[in-house]
Amino acid sequence: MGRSPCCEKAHTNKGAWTKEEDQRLIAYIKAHGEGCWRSLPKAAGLLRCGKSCRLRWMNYLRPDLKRGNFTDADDELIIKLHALLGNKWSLIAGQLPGRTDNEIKNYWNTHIKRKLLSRGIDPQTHGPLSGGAGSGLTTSSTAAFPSPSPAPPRPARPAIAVPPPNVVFARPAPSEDGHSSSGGSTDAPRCPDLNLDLDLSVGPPCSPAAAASTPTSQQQQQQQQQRTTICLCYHLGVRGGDDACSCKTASPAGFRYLRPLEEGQYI
DNA sequence: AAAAGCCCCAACCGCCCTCAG
DNA sequence: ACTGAGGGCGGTTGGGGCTTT
Repeated sequence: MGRSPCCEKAHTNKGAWTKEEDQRLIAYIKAHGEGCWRSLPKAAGLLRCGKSCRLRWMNYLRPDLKRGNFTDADDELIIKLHALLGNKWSLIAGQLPGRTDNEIKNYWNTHIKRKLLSRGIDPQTHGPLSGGAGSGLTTSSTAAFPSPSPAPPRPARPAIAVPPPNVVFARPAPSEDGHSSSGGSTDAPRCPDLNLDLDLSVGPPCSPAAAASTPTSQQQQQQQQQRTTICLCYHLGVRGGDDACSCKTASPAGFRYLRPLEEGQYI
């Protein structure tokens, strides 16, 4: 039952990386790029699991990483993004250039949670502290964000570009089936005053009524191809759009359209 | 100065998704 | 349509460093 291990654990090193291992990994990736992680350790002469190599590279060795303290502005952005996205650390990291999901996750758990609690804000719900159980730091992080259970499907590598800090995520109107692109709960918005100032409302509306008034599916397909656009939920990283994307369920062809991002373009 | 406790974060683990065959 | 490899993600852990007693 279950999958086979990703590598021969008996022949791999574990634990902290040595300088020599780092140098080997850096040298190999510089020479060959990020290719097949599974075969990389062998090719690079490393006794490491491929996943371990990837993690080391992504979280520590990548040249574009920004080391050092988070600024207050970073803090606020993380808080806002967490209010919107929940524990989607990779998506949050996508909004913070040079930061990794692991780094943000750690920072959240060690600093921001405490900061919010000191403000009387529940880090899970981003609402006022109820004082009840589950609002403390000891709460399991698995329950750190209210979401429909099971957790919403994960996105297909949305590759969100980095926006300026004052972006706003357009929150889709609560759909009748209760789904939202943020994968959040059906409760009132956790952060009603959240205003990241991002306009994503390009293209036809998402509502069923609007979808019903849209052109025929053939015309729409043509328009879709012309626009070469994608769903907001895709950008926000909601996988399994059938379930999570209300605009898709409203009309199979009725995606909320967005232009794909150019390299370095912000949403 | 030493011991105990706490904190931080790099790294691991297991699950899920995508996609090629 | 099915299957499994590969990649990626979120949650958790453990060890080292720091602080407190």
